[in-house]
Parts: sequence; structure tokens; C-alpha cells
Amino acid sequence: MTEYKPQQLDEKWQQEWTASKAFEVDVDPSRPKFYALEMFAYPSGHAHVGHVRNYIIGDVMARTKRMRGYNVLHPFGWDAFGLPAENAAIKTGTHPETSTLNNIAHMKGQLQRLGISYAWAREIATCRPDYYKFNQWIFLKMFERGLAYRKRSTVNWCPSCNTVLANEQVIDGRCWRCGSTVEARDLEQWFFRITQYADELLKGLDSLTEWPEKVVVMQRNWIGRSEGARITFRVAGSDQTFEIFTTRIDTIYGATFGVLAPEHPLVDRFAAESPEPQAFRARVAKFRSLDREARLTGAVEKEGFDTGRKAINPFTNEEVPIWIANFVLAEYGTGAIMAVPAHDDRDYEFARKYDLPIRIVVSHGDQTPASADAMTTPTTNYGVLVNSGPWNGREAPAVISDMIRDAEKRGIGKGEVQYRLKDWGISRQRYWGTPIPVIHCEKDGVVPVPYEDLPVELPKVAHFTGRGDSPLAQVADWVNVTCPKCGGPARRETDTMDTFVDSSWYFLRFADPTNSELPFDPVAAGYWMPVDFYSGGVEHAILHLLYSRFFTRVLRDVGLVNFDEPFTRLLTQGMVLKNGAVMSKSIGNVVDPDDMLQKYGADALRLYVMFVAPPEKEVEWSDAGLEGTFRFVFRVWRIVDHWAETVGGEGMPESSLAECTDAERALRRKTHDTIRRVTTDIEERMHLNTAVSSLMELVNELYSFSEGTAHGAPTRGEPPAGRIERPQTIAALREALDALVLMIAPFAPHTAEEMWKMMGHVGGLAAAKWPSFDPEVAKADHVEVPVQINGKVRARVTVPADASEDRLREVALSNTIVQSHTNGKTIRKVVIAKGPLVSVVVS
RNA sequence: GCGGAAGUGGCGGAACGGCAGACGCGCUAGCCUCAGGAGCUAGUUGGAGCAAUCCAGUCGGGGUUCAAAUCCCCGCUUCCGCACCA
Repeated sequence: MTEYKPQQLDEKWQQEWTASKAFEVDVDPSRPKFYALEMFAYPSGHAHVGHVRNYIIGDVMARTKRMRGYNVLHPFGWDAFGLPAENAAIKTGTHPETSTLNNIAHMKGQLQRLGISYAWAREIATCRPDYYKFNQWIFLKMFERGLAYRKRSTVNWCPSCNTVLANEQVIDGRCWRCGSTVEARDLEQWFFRITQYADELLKGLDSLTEWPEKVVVMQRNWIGRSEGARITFRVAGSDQTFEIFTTRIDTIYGATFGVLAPEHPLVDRFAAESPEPQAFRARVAKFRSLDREARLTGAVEKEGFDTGRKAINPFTNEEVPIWIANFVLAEYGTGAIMAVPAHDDRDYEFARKYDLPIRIVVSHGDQTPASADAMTTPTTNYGVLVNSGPWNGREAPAVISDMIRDAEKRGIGKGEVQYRLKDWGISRQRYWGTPIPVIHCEKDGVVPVPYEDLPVELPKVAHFTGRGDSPLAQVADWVNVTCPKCGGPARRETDTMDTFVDSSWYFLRFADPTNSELPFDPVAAGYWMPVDFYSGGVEHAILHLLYSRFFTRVLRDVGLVNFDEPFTRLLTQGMVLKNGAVMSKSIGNVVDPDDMLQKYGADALRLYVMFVAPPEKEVEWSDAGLEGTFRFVFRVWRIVDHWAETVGGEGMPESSLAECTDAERALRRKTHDTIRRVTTDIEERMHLNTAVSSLMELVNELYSFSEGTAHGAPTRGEPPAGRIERPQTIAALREALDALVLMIAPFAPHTAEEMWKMMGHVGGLAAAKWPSFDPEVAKADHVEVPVQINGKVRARVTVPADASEDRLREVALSNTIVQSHTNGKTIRKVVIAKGPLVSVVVS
């Protein structure tokens, strides 16, 4: 018996694949393409099994599709810019570039030891000038189109990372990366106008039928479209006005006060005009800080004060008080609202607290309280309007569009759509990122760097302090330049780009990773894109995936691509836990794949990770489970080794089903049944766990079948003797073993390659064809059909698998057990159901 | 509060309205072995029975159907996302 040494097989075949460039590909319009991609990696230093689960999932898909005849692009790269490397530099003095390149080298080795079939010739790293040059190129295109712009604004500032965060990067008032409490700061920032694509990004979600519903919903909520109206209120006794946004204009007759956000522009004017400006401002300031504090802790106490000013409701013409309160958000809508306490939870809470008037204007029949005083909770559903002048008796939603039309006619408002989505702030006051390619000239202002001067390369900075401003500001000979327009003295922009810019288009770069003129060749991208199968963590459900959809549309408008959606099918893989927690260095529960490779080899590890649960589910790591799949690979190895000499070879002996014994027919049937199941489990359902279990069943069947032959099943130290002469037996075994080896290859590629050779085949597995499914064989043999009487299975009958329904009915009813149950009763119905199953109904 | 997903053995999980618990882990017994944390065979939802077999059973309660883990309604629980978005 040939000894099974997984570690040696890993090494042997990995070298072979590299030498033969087995996974490198070129554009080939004559073949169907398949683009399999896993979210690229941040080079943190070491990949743990949680990370590699994702790469194995993608590799199973890529290897399967390759054997199915597709021209498969399966590349990998590094999301190499980012704060951790810079923070490490501050701590240890190692330059971010040095540590990043070291980390990449180590992690690349890990992935290669796992046997992931990447086209390494296409490897990219975002920190290389040949990559980030095109971040800058795309930035300039966006600048030309007004999609990149600069504005002063209050931003989220992380005091620990010393940089700005996008709204998406603030979670519960804390930095997504380090968990520090985020502060507000006023800074000049660069923004990408993603809001211009808000509606398109929202509508595009409908076409993403192969994305998890959950991710689509999260994006839809994030974009947060709401239809309503913008209505102008005049301030009584002045020419000042302010606008409010509402989705419930039907309740406007119940607006008993107005509320401004503390940051609303009118607040400063009110303060200035008030008798005691100082006191006024102090109160506002309190709400501003309160607002922020409240949002951090989640303890939300609504507070506010009456400005003493009145607003005129343009529908009722009555004067209502204007308040300032912490619960109105400056960033959303117009930063001001009409408060309708009878029909809005927040307004109701506020009105009760400060004893403001409540007026019911929507009736819900019996449910409606007799008076506002009797009201205990606001009613927020649509209903019939009351106390609403000419609109009484009308009903929402129909009345809403009529009221908007009326407001438009009278010039006091208009219908409007609001989005929760904000423009994307991309400026970061850090070193390790893409320099923003603009120059600030005293005379010409903001001047874009000319295309021919790209890339603007990062200068080598020797010293990292981690204080305040961008480290780039201290590199004088880099910062001080001449203006490209006037030749006068000028300074470079010293902020760098958010690293999410890097990851918003990298999937396109893989189509043409060495292009020095353009981000990528449109023809190459046209062939490979869109990504057919994309997998990664659900933590990127909003940020990365939304930005990538945005960039794809921008590049479409620039003329580089001709499609809208970059990722056809998305799989969000679940995390791997150890002792109930996500693996992390600080908890000390990291499972290093290299330890597992040492002990069991790549194939057992790959099989285990695929088998333990469906890919999208979270899993708990188990050493015992890994032992189990190791035993399985060993079991496969032994059965192949046992028979290779006896039944191996190319071609297939003559064998018709009719000549087969029952056992041979059963094995052939199992083989084809397994082919069907494994193929659909991988390609259609993405149930990689059940694909593996089907293969285990086939192996079990092979052992049972072997028991029935003169050679027996493989046991330790008993090599099979002699040859099998019967062609039907050879055919059944060879067919089953070939199919097994081929289908296990995506999961256990090293072992499969070796077994393929043992079976006497020439040429590697990548070039071999996936076994083909024969439905005739799959349904051969007799089948046992259960017979149900009044919903309960009472008997089983055996019929040829191709028996007609009439024949099946006849056999079932003649069965003795069935007859004992139906004896003397009227048979009302006999149904032949799929399954198959005979269902008899008696009275 | 709003939105989403899900509740099946000791455990991970199977079952695209048709024999519930495939496959694996763990456990039990036997075989083999100098030995085994190796291998092979059998068993493993609960209850009754020597047994063939029977009864109950997929969070709880109703319903649709010849047939429900699966579809519908009500309730409970868990996980996840958003969270003062007007």
C-alpha cells in the first residue's frame, strides 16, 4: 500500500502548478469566461483560518468552473494602504512600506501552502505607485465632472487615529477601527458626490437577484430614500423664512409648533436678534453638545427651548412657536421640522414634556381618542383627515399628492425626495495612503495635477509622530512645488485618500494589471467583467460594496466600462469562531492555518472548513472535526490505492446497464446521482457542505461494493491480488473512482492530483473534464416506493425505476399489507407523487 | 421602536410540499492488533417489544392539503442590521 503523506503532496503539486503556470489565463473570446473573486486582503501579517475560509470557498468555485470548461480568472491582491501599518510605524519605527511588504510576503506563502489556485501573475498591491496612480487618475476624472469637490464641513474626527472618518465608518459614535469616541471638527475636506447616484444605486439593487437579501436590504436602508415635500414657513414679524421637510404633509393642520436643529443657520440670527444674545447662545451650545453626548450613549432625552419667535403655517395661516431641540438632525432634510405631536412619536414625546398643544387631524374611526387630552399615544397610520379645512374627509395616501400640488401652485413648497445617504468624505490626515493629486496655488486656487505628472508618489518619510496634521505636510521639498498653471509658488495637498477608494475598483484592475496608460483596458475588462462570483465578509455589506457600485457607474460615465453592476453573484461568508468568539490576537484564540497544514495537510483542512457548515453560516472551530475530514481523505486515498492497479487506466470497458449485476448497477447509479448532486450543490446552490457529504456517501458506497468483490475492501496490509476480469465490474469501479477523484479535486486538489496519476491518467486535473451526468444511469435499477394510506406510510413496494404509473398503482394495491389496511373500505383516491410515493386515500 | 434571518438528536448540520434526522463529530458494542488517540463492522430522537413492528416526535397554538420541518395565521425565543431620517 502506498503511504499517504499529505505534506509532501502539498509541496510537490504546488511546485508543479507554479512551474506550469497552471492558473494563469488570457482573454479567449472563444470560451465562456468565469471571474471568481474573493475580497482582497489587508496585509495584517498572518491569516487565520477565519480569513482563509473565504479563499477556500472561492477556490472551490474557481477549480470547479475550470474543470467545467470555463476560462477562469481567479486573481488575488493586497489592500495594502491603511492605518495599522502607520500606527505600527509610530510605535516601532519600522516604515509602513517595509512592514507591509513583509506581511504580504508571509501571507502570500500561507495562501500558496493552502493550494489556492490564484493567477499570481496578476497580483496587485494598492500601495504600489503603478496602482495608486490610477486612484489619482480616477480622482481627476471625477474632479472634472464635479464628482470630487472640496468643502468645509463638520466631520467625524477620531482622536486616536488622528484622522477623519466617513459617516459609514462611525459606529454608535465610535471609530470602526479603534473604538475611540468620535469628535466633531470643522475642516476643509474632499468629497465624492455619491449622492448624485443615490437613485441609480437604489434602483440597481433590484437587479441584484443573486445577492443575499440581507445585503440588498441593508443597502436600501442605508441609501434611505423617502418621498415627501419641502414646505416654506415664514417667521412672523420678519422677512425670514425656513424650510421643513416632511413625508406627512397630510398632517400639516396638526403642526402646533416648529423645531430647528441647534446647528440650523437661523439659530445664529435668532440669537443675535434676541435681547440676551449671550444667554441664548449658551443654551444652544448646550444642546449641541447634549445632542452628541446623547447619540454616543444611546440614552436619548429630548430637550429644547422656545425661541420666543413664531412661524406661520402656510396651510392654516396660524402662528406657532419655534423651538430649538436636540432631536432634530441638522444633516437630514432641511434641519428643521414641523412638529405634529398627535401623529408622530417624537413630536408627541416632546410636546408632552413641554406641555405644547396637540391637535388630532387624522381619524381612525372608533380608535380615535375623543380629544387630544384623552390621547395616550400618537397615531401614526394613515387615516381620514379631520380638522383640516378643505381637506376634511380626504384620505392618505391619495391626499398627499393633492396637497403637494396645491403647495406648488401657491409657491409655498414642492414635492421632494430625500436620501439618508451622504456624500463620501475621502480626506485623511495620514501618510500611508494615496496622495490626493491637487496643488494649492495662491493665485489659481485648487489646481489638479496634470495627467502626465501622475503618479504623485508618496515621499519617503522617516519619522512618524502620530500627532495632528498629515505627516506629508512636514516634507518640505515634496510639498513645495510650482503651480502647473502659472508657474508661481504652490503647495501640494497633504491629505491622502480613504483606503476605501483603493478597494472600489481593484476588481477591474485584475483584468489588465500592468496597464500604465489607463486603469485597465476596456476590452479586457469587457471580457472578464462583471465578477461572476464574489465572496467576502458581511462586514463589507454597505461600505465596500456600495462604493464599488458607485465607482463602476462613474467609470461607465467616463467611458471605460459598459455595465452598471460589478458583482453578479455575492456570497457573504460567515466567520469562524473559537470558544464562541471571533478569532483575535488579544483574546488569544487564533487558529493558525500553518499549524493545521503541518499536522494534517492542506486538503483535510480545506475539506473540513467546507464541510462543517454552509459557507454563509458562522462556525465554531473544532479540532475533532478536522480529524474527521482527515480520516475521510485517508479513506479516499486507501480505496483509490486499493483499486488503482486493478481497474486503473484510460478509457472505459464495454458495459451496458442490462448486463450489470444489481450491485454494479447500484454503484453506477450512486456515481451518477453523486455527480448530479455535487454539481448543482457547488454551481447553483453554493451548498459546499452537502457537496462534501455526497462525496462521503459515494466513498461509503465504494467500500460496501468492494466488500462484495473477491478483492474485498481495503484493510491494513492486505494488498489486493489478481485482476478483475469482468468488464462490468471494472467499468463500474473505474467510473466511480474517476468521478470521485475529479469531484474531490476542488476541495482536496493535492491529493486528487496524485490519485488521478495513480489511476493511470496522463495530464493534470485542471485540464481534465468534470464527470458528465447520465440521467439514464442515475435512474437505473429498481426502486423501493413507500405506500401511504391516509397520510401514514404502511408499506413499501419494489418496482423497476422506469415502471409506469399504472403499473406502480397496480403493484401497490396488490401488496398484502396495503390490502389488509384497505380491506372492506372504499378507495377514494390513489395519487402517485414525486419521490416517488404512492398515496392511497380510503374512507 | 423599525427592518431582516432563523428555531430540527448530546453537537455541526441534511431534507428545492412526499420515507425527518443524510453526512460528519461524539458515544456504545464487537472484530483486528504486542499496543492504540490507527483500521473495519454494527448501533446511536424518545417510548413499548426478544423481534418483525408499533406509538410519539422538527419552539408553542391554530389552519390549508391525500401528504407540512417545509405553505398561511397567531404567539414565544434567539441572532443580525438600522436606530430621534421627520
